Order: sequence, then C-alpha cells, then structure tokens
Amino acid sequence: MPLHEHPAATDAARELIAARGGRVTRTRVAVIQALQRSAHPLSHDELGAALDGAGIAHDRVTLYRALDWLVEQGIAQRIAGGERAWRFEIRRDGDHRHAHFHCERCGQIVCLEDVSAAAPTLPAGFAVARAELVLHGACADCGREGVERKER
Amino acid sequence: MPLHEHPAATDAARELIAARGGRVTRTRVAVIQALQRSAHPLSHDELGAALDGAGIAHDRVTLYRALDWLVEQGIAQRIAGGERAWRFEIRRDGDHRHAHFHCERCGQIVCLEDVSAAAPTLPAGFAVARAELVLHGACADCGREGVERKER
DNA sequence: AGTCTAATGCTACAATGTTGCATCAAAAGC
DNA sequence: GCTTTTGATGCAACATTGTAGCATTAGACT
Repeated sequence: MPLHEHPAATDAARELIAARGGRVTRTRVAVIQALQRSAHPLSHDELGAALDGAGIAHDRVTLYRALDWLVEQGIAQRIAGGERAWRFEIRRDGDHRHAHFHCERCGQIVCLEDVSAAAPTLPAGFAVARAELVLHGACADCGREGVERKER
Repeated sequence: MPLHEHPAATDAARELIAARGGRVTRTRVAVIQALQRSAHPLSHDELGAALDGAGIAHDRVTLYRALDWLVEQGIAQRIAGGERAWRFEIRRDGDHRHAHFHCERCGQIVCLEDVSAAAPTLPAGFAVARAELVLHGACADCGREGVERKER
C-alpha cells in the first residue's frame, strides 16, 4: 500500500471510476491521482515514474490500457504535445478546451487555462469534435537571458 | 529517370535547393515536387510511396534526412497531425500559418487556408515561435449520411 | 577527368505503442 | 466468508516511427 495516501482524493478517484462501471484498480486510481496532482499534462513515461514512486507495480501495457480507458470514458484527455509521445491530463468540468504551450527548449508542456481555440468557419460539411491549439516557443524560465539551454 | 517529368516544375525545385547551397539530388527534387503537387500534407510513408511511384530509389533514412533538411531550410514545414507520425507540407510565401483539419474517420489532413491560429495573450516571459491549430472531427466526405466508415 | 565532401544507403538501435493470451483479482452471487 | 465470473493485469512478442554511425556514392567545382 502506498505510504501517506490521501483518503479523500483516493475516494474521489474511486467514485469517478465506479460511476462509469469500471473496476476500481490500483493502477487507475493512482493514474487519476497523479494526473489530478500535476499542474501540466503528463507523458506515459512520467506517469510510469509516478506509479513507481507510489510503490505501485505495473507494466507498460497496463498503463497504456488504463489511459486508453480513461480517455474513452472522458475522464482524461490525450494531447499531442510537441514530441511524438502523447500526454494526458484530467478533463475538468465542462469542455475544458484550453490551449497548451510547448517549450522547445525544456520540452515542458504548460496549460494555458484562459486561452481557448476559437472555432473558425469551415468548409461546408465539416464537423468539428474538438480543437487543439498548441503554441511552440520558449517558456518564461527558458526564455530568460543567461539561462543555460537544457539538453533535451 | 522518372517518366513524364515536368521540366518546369523540376527546374523550380532545383533552384529552390541550389539557392540554399544544397546539392540538387533526385530525392530532394522529387520530395519537393511531391509536396507541391499534393493538396494536403504528406506523411513520411506517403512520400515514400510517391518516390517509389516516380521510380526513385531511396531508403527510409535518406527520406527522413531530406525532409529534415527541407524543414531546416524553411522550404517545408512539419505538422503534428492526429496520429503519431509527422506530416510535411511546402511552405508557401509568407508565414503560412494556416490551420489543419484532421478527419478522425479517414485519417486525412486538410489544410484550412483561411483559418489562422490567433496569437493569444500569454503569461509574462513566454515567447511564441509558432502556433499550431488542429481541428479534429469528420470531414465533408466522411460526415455525410450513409457513408461507410472507413477502417483506420 | 579528378578532387572534395555532402548525401546516400546500409545496419543497428531507440522510443513509443499494440496484440494475444494465460493469469489474477474486483465485483457479484451464494 | 467462499466461490464464481469476467474485467484488468502482466508477460512476450511484434509494429511503427524515428536516429546514429559509418562506409560508399555522386554532386559541384576545378
């Protein structure tokens, strides 16, 4: 059992899962909590590290499948980031259509809560399910003068 | 030598390359032409097929490197599409910051020429180099009633 | 034609996901 | 509480997408 687990947060995660008729498993609970605690979207790798940190055994495939399920259920959402790997974040109430900033120096993805992708006019017949706006550049930390470029 | 090659288009591509001080090679010329001819951004795979069709021998690595060079030189640009693989398109005059539409049924990427990603207000210190706006949904063909869902 | 070196084409590898299948354990029934 | 059922897991093997190192080829220049 993970040390110092917060009961209230755990219960919220468990309910979120049970409400969808899914089985409440260590992996799913831990993934939801990790996503909820994080200020920015997490990659599969970062989530794996979080599970390790929580003392929860898992394997790559299990994590992929847990994430697939969460996305399918609308609990989490997948975003495309700047690199090849997907990143995941919890879907907050409402549509939560915020934009993301990808720092090309440190690789970090930051949520831009108050920036939303405007739905533009489209050719006839096109139906938009969701819009993804990603800004690429240098974040506040990396953009400062004198800051060493981090290897990445 | 490719059959029925259009001399004018070939010359334009050759000049584009030479102007950057690069060597004019079969691969680069063919890649530029394929990108110019295509109405939508092409994946690495699609480009490979195009080269095969033009009777131009190549290998995966060469194609990746040719594309890297074209992007580096500002001749082409990379976009993130809906799937894992990059897609490439020719950079037209000016900044060419148009948006893209990703059809979740047929996987196709369509350029939305007159939709541009609005540069939003950012936290202090953030510098935006480029913005990527991708709309996900169903394209005109796939959205029509009675159209069979294509496997993908 | 000969020289120089950027591009190419291997081979091998790395990163990110996916599939199939036997096993385990969460939820439900007894 | 014990058993059953089946969703979730863990493992092995594979698929896709992209990179690195290095010997060889072929543009460009003389």
